[in-house]
Amino acid sequence: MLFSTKAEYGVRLMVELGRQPGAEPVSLSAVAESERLPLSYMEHLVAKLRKAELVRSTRGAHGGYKLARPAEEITMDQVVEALEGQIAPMECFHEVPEGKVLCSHEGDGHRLCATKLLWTRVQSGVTRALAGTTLAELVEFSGADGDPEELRVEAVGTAA
Amino acid sequence: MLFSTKAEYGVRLMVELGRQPGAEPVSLSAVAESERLPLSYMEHLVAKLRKAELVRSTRGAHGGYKLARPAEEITMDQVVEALEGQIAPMECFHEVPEGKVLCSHEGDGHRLCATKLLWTRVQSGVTRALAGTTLAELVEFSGADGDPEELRVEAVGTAA
DNA sequence: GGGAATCCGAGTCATCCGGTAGGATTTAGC
DNA sequence: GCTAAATCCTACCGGATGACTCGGATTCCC
Repeated sequence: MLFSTKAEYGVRLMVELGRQPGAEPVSLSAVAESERLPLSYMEHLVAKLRKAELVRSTRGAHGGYKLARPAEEITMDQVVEALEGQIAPMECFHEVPEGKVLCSHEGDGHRLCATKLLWTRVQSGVTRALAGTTLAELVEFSGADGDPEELRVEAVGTAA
Repeated sequence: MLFSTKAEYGVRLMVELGRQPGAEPVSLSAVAESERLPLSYMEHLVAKLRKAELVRSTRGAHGGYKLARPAEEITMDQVVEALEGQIAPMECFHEVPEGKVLCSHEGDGHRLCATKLLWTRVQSGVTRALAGTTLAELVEFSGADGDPEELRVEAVGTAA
């Protein structure tokens, strides 16, 4: 598995929030119930989302959570990264500010890291998919109660 | 981390084998030494590669391993899958023969699985990167002892 | 002030990862 | 046929992480 249920649950949570129209916050228990997910576990997840400033919370009675920004402006790389942590295909793979990439194996002399080319491509494939998908898309997608009509899922990073 | 060191070590092993010209098998200890990886651990990994019929082994003295097919015909999705197991972005995500995809959450009625669109895109990004890279490429890439000239790493799934 | 909610930290149980250990089996070369 | 070099196989082990649960502290509306 590339990702754990943290990403799964967290994304669902976000979608559920995005689904709500109003300005009033939604309580976690409401979300948990409607998605049939364990409430106490969700607390940890939503905490990460809050620290990443993707959701805003109001405490006390009638409190809850809501999106910190409109769903169109939230891309899924932010969400997944908040939940799963820095997303890299491999341990030895560190991204530095400048779009470049470091590899721990490099520097044991001469030869290039044999796997770097591969992981870089994978990395780019994943981030392109995540960054190219907005929360709004997912909300709309899941909201379509009508028949699926075999969704055209490709639209990201593909020219053909 | 998307992948564990199993993929890392295993790919390195494959590259090392691809690097060898001759028809004689290479002993695991030789590979382990040259890549500075623990031999006894590599045994487990190479076993998976053998079961996947990516390498062939000859036992006894002067035995070892060699590629089962020419490096140009080995794509990295086969290698990574042999090492890490079925590669899916999420637990609930099962691919069935017909290119379609199943989701365990589907069928709890009406609504579409909110995350399906996202994971499908991720999946496609990863497999395209893996399947679009051959072992031969990695061998050549790592063999270039010359200066890196800031490798053009993008070439898969990108039109630009 | 009571209750509904967010917060926070600790603890638990299982699984997997990375690696070790020990030995059985096969084979080339003497 | 003995020995050394190699593959094979199974079991084990310590640590990390995942997927939770629990208890309680805090905040705020009514």
